[in-house]
Amino acid sequence: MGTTSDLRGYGGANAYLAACPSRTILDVLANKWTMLVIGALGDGPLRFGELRRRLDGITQKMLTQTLRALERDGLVSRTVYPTIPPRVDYAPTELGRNVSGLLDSIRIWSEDNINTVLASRYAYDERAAMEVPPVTAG
Amino acid sequence: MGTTSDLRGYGGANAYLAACPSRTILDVLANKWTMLVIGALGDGPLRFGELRRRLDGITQKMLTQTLRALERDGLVSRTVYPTIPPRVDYAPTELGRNVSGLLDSIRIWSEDNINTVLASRYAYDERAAMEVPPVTAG
DNA sequence: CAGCATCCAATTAGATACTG
DNA sequence: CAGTATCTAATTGGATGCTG
Repeated sequence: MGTTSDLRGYGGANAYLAACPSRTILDVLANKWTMLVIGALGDGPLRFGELRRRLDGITQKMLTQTLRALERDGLVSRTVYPTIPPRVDYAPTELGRNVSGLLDSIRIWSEDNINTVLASRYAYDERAAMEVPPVTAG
Repeated sequence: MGTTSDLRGYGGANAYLAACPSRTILDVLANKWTMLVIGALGDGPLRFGELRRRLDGITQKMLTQTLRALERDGLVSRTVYPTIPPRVDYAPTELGRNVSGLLDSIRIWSEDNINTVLASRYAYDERAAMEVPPVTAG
């Protein structure tokens, strides 16, 4: 790094420091909807409605919010066609495609390992239920 | 898959369906503290206090909560030494090490690309400030 | 169609006090 | 040291109604 031009480049980012800006983008990425939106978007472009249909359970508010944050951070581009009715396309930017593989891998891992996790949860909860049950009679 | 023994294995997990259990583990992983804790843990084992010191800004409550969730899901093991004062060690399980690389990659990407993201944010906010400023006089 | 604005319910997170 | 318990503050998220 060293000679970052005029952009006040932040050198030696370290997410383990609370004040490090990298935490702010980590916050955006480390989010359920971000993971799913980026994955659903694929190579895009995709319209708002189509995106919504692919994301079971997302509300219009959350989708808008997530897309805005991604657009602001330069991970997703937004194209408005001034037609009636309006049409808005979303597509990953180069930066977005850059990170989408990483995010996808987390989602896919979740899908691949959910059974192991469920088994662990079950065992954990059983054990917890066994010891020191809430103070009742007996 | 097919012949999953007695464990009621969930086949064909799909995080895009709201009811799919894989969403529940995705929720645990897609979390700022999970990312940082797993990364800080490394190969472990690490004591609670040491872990806390490595995670700038985390409260005792959030660290406990995060570690409990990870333990429950089988990603982290917890070993209690019945000494005085007590000592508790945390270490990633095999499953945990399995996913830690993926989580680390997100954190590292955040550190590597924060400057690009900051520049994008700056430009976005500048543009937003330009158009339709809140209705004041003039 | 693709949103924004608003209100309200629920969840989450911080601070603080206490314990084996 | 490594927590638990509790109270409160702040944030998040859902539902609803409206608009170009």
